[in-house]
Amino acid sequence: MAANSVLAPFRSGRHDHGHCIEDALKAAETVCRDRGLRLTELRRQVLEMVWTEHRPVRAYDLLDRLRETRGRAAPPTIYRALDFLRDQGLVHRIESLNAYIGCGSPLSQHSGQFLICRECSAVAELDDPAIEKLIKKRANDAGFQVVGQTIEITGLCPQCSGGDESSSPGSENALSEHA
Amino acid sequence: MAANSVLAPFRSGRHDHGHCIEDALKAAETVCRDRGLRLTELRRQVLEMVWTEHRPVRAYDLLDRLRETRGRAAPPTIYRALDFLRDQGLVHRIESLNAYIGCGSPLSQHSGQFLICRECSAVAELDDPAIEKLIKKRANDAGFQVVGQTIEITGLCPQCSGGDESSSPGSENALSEHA
DNA sequence: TCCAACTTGATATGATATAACATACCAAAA
DNA sequence: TTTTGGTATGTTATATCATATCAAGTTGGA
Repeated sequence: MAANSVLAPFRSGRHDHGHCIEDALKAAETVCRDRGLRLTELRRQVLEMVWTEHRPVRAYDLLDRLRETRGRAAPPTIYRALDFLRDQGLVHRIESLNAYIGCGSPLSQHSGQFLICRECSAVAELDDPAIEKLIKKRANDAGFQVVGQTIEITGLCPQCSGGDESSSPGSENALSEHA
Repeated sequence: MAANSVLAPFRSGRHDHGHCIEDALKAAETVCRDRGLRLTELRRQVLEMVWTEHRPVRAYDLLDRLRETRGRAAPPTIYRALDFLRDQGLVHRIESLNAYIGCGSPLSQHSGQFLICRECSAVAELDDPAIEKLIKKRANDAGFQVVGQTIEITGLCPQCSGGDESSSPGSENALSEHA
């Protein structure tokens, strides 16, 4: 069960996963405290679940997991938590997958730019300012005032495109198989 | 019912709408003939409906309209037609809206870059090669091999951002109201 | 304490999309 | 002409994703 999906640009091996979950939760606490908002147990738990997966997770999968610890829970519960976390920039929604993923840099507001592997569902968050700027410029040239950018690139991650065979790619099609 | 949503970068006024539907159908015929594929009556009709709307249209709205002329029709009917048209690059899917729109330049293969107005649902298709290239470069730098790009920019079109009040913006929130 | 705002629970439903199987249609081969 | 194979469409059912609505509980301040 090698976690070969990462958030910062694809790294060859694994990383300290527990550490990055912790960081995300800490950042969330900071963000909420600074903004006078409540990181309730539910919200905290959902954020932790998102980060535990560490790849795009679907709302109903989160819901199933929530039920394991919390008994009955209905769709609005998970969507409300996700909406809160999204509003605060703590998670992103991947439109092309109808799925959610933890934000790699929650302290700065941004729309997110994602590289999504077709084979293994690994996702990297780019957040390249040059891309954002160029798009903004071209939009402005057309008289368009930019509010948000959805940038989702599909393709093959380093592991799955063949260069790196060290960590069993392909076999792990995660978005649908984390029963 | 002013059609202030256009496909080529936002134009201030209206355009010859009948003409652009015709063009789209002609292009579709060319494409299909060249590729040995059949532009069946259904596919043609769906493409025409998409272009008639000339803004993002949802599958079930198309389905309703299809039923007006064709009697009973089930979801797969519309989704199959849309899939065909998408495969041939004749329509694009706007992921962030779960909606479909005619492709402005169907003769060249491309992923599409969209400017989507939050107020009036007007959509412009950018297709700027520089943006595509930059994204590809940055992805490659991260070891990622690009297959497809989803680029959807939300914001305000020239009309709705205040500069141009000539053609009644805002009042026409189309995506959900073309009953 | 009491109120107002916020949060969560719970039920129902809306909206989007596909699986699975049957039938129609068309053209080339037997 | 019949058979056959491929493509397209019809049909039913269901999976998947998301929100409206209202009730109940919680929190923190006046």
